[in-house]
Amino acid sequence: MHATPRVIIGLSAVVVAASGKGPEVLLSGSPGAIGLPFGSFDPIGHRTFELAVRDFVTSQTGFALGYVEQLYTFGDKGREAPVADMGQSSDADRVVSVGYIALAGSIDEGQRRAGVWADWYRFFPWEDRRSAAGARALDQLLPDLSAWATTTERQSRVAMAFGLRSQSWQESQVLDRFELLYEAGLVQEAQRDRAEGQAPADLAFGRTYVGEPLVSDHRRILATAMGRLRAKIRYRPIIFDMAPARFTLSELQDLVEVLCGVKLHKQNFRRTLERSGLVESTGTLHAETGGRPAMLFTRSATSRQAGASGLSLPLAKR
Amino acid sequence: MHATPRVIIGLSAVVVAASGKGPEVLLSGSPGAIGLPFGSFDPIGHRTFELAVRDFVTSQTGFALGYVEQLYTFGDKGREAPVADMGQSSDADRVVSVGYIALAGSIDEGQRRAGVWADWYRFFPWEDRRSAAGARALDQLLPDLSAWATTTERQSRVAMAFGLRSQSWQESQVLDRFELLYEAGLVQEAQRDRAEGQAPADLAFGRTYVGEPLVSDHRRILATAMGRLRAKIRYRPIIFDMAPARFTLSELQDLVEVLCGVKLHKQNFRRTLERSGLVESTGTLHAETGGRPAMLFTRSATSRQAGASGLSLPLAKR
DNA sequence: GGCACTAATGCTCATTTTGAGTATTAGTAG
DNA sequence: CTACTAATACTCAAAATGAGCATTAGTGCC
Repeated sequence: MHATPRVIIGLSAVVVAASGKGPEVLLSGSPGAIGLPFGSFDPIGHRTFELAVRDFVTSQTGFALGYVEQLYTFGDKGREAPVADMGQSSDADRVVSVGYIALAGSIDEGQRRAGVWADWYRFFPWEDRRSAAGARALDQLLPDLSAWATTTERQSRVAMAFGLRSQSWQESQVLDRFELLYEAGLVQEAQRDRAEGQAPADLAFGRTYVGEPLVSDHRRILATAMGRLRAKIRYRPIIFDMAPARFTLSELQDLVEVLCGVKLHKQNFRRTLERSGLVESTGTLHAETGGRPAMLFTRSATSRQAGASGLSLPLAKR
Repeated sequence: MHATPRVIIGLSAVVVAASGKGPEVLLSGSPGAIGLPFGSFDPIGHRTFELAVRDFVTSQTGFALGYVEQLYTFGDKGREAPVADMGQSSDADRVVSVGYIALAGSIDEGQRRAGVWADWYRFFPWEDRRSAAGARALDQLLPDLSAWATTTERQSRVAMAFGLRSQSWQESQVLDRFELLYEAGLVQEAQRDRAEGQAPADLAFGRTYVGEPLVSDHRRILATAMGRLRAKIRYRPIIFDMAPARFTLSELQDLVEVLCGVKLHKQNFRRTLERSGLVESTGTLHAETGGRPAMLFTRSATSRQAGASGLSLPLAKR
């Protein structure tokens, strides 16, 4: 212990790429201790956080970032289990981590193989409302959640977060759902943090956990990133930072569906999109799909403007 | 210099109260060095940032906070001039500040007098599109901005940020506008930071500045807070954390107008509000206004739900 | 009591946006 | 030439919006 308490600032990055089937995040660490790319901030060498993030992600994974945005600064004591092998000196009195989200656009095979990427639904299976696996995960959780919801307050929190009882599912409430599961002891991190000393109020009901855990509080950081990204799609043309330069409307829709975990109404999606003026046709067709060839679009100049809005998400019916 | 570099985490809070005429923020500091309430985070004593913020705001200003939300973590070197009398040890290698925004609801006279409150438009006169003063401020800035905008890129940035050339004014782009003014050397902080060593690219054109500066990078933090608050009003029922428990629709509208700096269409505002289900009538009338007495409303239970949306802002015509 | 005045409310109308489908294409693979 | 598969086009009714005009229900004053 030093005369004055020591703080270490950690930086963690949620690097998201959407490649075909799923939304993928860049991971680092060794088997059994997988987490987000993580580095510590050098108060003397680094001029800004953002530069530091770009720096260590590149050096740790060989990947150069595009769009980068600060997410949140996590500093609660007791939520982060120590990360032995990730460069945190153990003599720090406190580790504070600044989370960043970075969009990697569509990556090619080479880039994909350079790093360890994983479908983010591995960690949040219940967040994918399109797949059967997602439905199964939810079915598995709900009984435990209602067992936990012994008060009306808890019941209504569960209903709101998971879209029960006539509430609708809100794709961006990823963090709310995760926190609820944490409180209910239904994710492994709750167990672990309890063992570390700071006991969460409630005991675990579930024995087999749904969704894989990550090191430290990285799953929480990832949940924050997912929620932020999903929400932002609606009010900022951020989706184009994930799409290739030229795309068909179906590809764009797939991308949104994959990220948001919901199915959209195709005709309405393209209608609002075309009206929004965010995209413009390139005049070239793309005939790889086995059906009628699709027009290739690009993002328009308008979509780059500061005030440009995001996409509307017309949900598909049942 | 220590063996390992030292970091100090500063916390600053933008505490907003809306009391009648204007949106007021809580200030601290001495004349000539006015800034936001600011404290440093104790890595050992404080369990979470949020608790620390509540703590030092109360001890520094005697004010107890309600809704609190993390804003952003500011860590760029060179943007913060040293703050001599604000408790920053000068032997730190780096000061990182985590900004918070807190909503104080409607405060009474006693509370108002307990702290130093100031209308936030003192620091951002151009952000008030309702007042003549706001229009004047903008008129004063525009010539200097266009003088600065020597490239088409700059021109279009100015146009987008300030709603020129058929672009519409976006009330939440407070930070974009401030950053632009900073780059153009039209706010005092640019001058100051330049003097401190880190030169921004461009020289100042203006001699007399529009809007008062704040200590360190606090005006930038305030801009971030204003933008966040204004944007959030549209998608979260956050306005009710600033309104009294019972209010008339006109009072609510005033509040929104004051915060967003724009005029709204009255009838349409009340229509969308009533349809939204965010408010419910209390059945009591309020007859202090000199006209027909107004119905008093309260926020509804729905408005407290996690997924509840915010207000629509039907702008009033010219 | 009758009047003028002032906000607060009520309503109307023409447009735009949505939600939900049904109906046509234009390629590809036999 | 035919079947198949997406991509596009259209349609229609139900909301949500933008702009106003029209009515009230108090207050303060002759």
